[in-house]
Amino acid sequence: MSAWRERLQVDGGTTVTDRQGRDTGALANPSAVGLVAVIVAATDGEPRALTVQVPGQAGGRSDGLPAGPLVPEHPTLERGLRAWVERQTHQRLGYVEQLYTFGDRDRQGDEPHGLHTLSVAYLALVREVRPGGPAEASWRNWYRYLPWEDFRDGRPPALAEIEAKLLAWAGETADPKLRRRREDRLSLTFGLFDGAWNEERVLERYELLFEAGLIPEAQGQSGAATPGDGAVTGQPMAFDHRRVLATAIGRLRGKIKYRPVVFELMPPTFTLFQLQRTVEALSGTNLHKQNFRRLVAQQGLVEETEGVTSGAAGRPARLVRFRREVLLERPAPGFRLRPAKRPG
Amino acid sequence: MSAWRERLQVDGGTTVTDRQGRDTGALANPSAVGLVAVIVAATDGEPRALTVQVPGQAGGRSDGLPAGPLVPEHPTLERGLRAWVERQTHQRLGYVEQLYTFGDRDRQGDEPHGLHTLSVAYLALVREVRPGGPAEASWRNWYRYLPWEDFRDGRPPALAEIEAKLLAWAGETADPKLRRRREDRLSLTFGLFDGAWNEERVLERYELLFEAGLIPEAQGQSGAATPGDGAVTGQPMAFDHRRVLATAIGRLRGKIKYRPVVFELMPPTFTLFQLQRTVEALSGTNLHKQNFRRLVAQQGLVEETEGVTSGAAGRPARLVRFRREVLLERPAPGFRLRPAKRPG
DNA sequence: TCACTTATGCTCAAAATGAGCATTGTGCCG
DNA sequence: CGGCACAATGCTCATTTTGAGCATAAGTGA
Repeated sequence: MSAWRERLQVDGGTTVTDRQGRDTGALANPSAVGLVAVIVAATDGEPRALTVQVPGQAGGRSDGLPAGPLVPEHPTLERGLRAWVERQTHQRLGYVEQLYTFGDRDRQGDEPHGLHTLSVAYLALVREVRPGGPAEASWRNWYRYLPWEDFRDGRPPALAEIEAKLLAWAGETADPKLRRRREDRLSLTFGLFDGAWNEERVLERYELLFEAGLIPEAQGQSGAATPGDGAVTGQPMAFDHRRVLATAIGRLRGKIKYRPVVFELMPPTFTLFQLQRTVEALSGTNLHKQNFRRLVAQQGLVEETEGVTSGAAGRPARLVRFRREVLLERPAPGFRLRPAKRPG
Repeated sequence: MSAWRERLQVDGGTTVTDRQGRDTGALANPSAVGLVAVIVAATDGEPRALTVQVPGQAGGRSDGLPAGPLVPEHPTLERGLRAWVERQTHQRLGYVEQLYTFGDRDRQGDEPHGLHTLSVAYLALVREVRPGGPAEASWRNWYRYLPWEDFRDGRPPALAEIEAKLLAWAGETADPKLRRRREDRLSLTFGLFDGAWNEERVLERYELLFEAGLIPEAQGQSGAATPGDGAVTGQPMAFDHRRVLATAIGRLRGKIKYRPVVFELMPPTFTLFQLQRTVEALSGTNLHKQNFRRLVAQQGLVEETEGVTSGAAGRPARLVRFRREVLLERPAPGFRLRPAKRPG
């Protein structure tokens, strides 16, 4: 886009020398761009993300998200992403949406040259868990990395310790203004001080833990305290991939409320309860069963099929399928999920 | 992030030669990254975007959004954006959020080398319209560029012609499948064939017009028909900035429904009706006045001040201010706007 | 003071929610 | 084969939340 260069001169910014070698593709201000994918599936009522093994710092390996650099051969960002994912995991992607572009130089501990490294993150939803693919690719329950986000079996046990440490972090500052600010954030994100837990604020919670030094990946950052063990603050991931995962979860939790995206995760036919389990898995909360099915019914999200389940205990459930037509109808529906007092 | 390079080799991807000149900052797969800002204000009940003059193709100038390349001196993407905006428009930014990263090579008519040019777009909301700054920077009513999006005075007149052309476009294909698909999209986005108009689908509408060849910026694309004149399909912008603007409007229209972001556009004190006008300006629809104020009141979004308006016709209105505390309260509120049958 | 205009208060019916209780089919177990 | 346990489904009911209007209050300008 040569107009950029014109602009540069017009605006008096960095001047672009014209002697740059065009054949080598040298640019005035190059950046390295990476593509990262959070690939989500939900099987057996558990939310899963596809992970790969990434060489760690000390020669070990750690979990990471499928990722790779954007190269000129990629016609678009999204196509590039699909290519990397298929190569690394043999998983084909269906629904894909862009998530966020991370480019924080301070944070990622990048190149020393002052060059930027961006990561364009995507969220993908897939139906089936393909067991094949490279051995290093595997599906993991996403709460393994963010255990404090799962309220389906009541308040996560890890939260007690986390809260204690967060309170200590808020209290360790002398500046009353900063302290007040920290407390407000604790209230907003973790529901402390009589605040409410908002299941969409996944990223904010992660960021807060990061700042408070409770995330091992924060090591090497300024002012990071000693992180707790993984059982409490979750298993680490390579790079800042946990942050990317947190972003994805937060986005997905928000989106299922107003767009019928859950169906991207469901098999062709399913029961209403399986659907509910999936929504619950994503949101990390339990829903009122009867009301959930009333909602789904009145929104016309599904239609019945002939089939019913069998074999399991209890009355067989009717199999339904997603009504694609809803996409063309009224304001695109979703679920306004509201946690139930009692599970089930 | 040298780990990327390791990954590359591990995965058998592009090999990185090690002889690259580190001092020049050469990268294996460099990309040019641009930063673009949609800066929004709402004064006198009109939604405005800050534009700058950009050198056009034929030596002329056209409206564009403040933008500039990401350079190594920028500590973060957002800081880089703020720097460019301040230089180009003398406008300081308050609320800023990332919008989308555009990287479609096919579309932007980029570099011939096959290098990628990404644009990371941001949405910024500002309170006051600063008249100062370079002469080329000016506030423009955003419906100037997307006239079909404004339903405040009833159905936009431009829509009739647009719909006719879109129908023609859908009908011009022989393939019945493709035709059906086009019609579905028309229904979904423009509410044709008995569909509903969803004010959030700004981008989808723009994309559709683009594909249908009704957008002058599409010139040079394959299969583009002759675009209509600007009075109907709006004034063009440089590059793909109209697409960026459409993205911003769609995002903002969605966001005001569940986050109190409108207040970023309001002065310190304002009347409820001014607030309503602002929401209406953004959403392009009219709201029921009494219900709007009931909503605002019961959500506790504002608190009264001593002041009242004067001078204007009619009963003076009480001045209110945003209650910042709501940010810490219940699920973060916003406006669920629902168009009123009759304006006012 | 009257006419006009905009701000505010209030009412009412319809729809959407949040919680439970009641019933209906199935697989299983004596 | 009768009865039980366990889910799936149906339905009720009290609240809230919407959507639409009618009515009244309080300034401005003539």
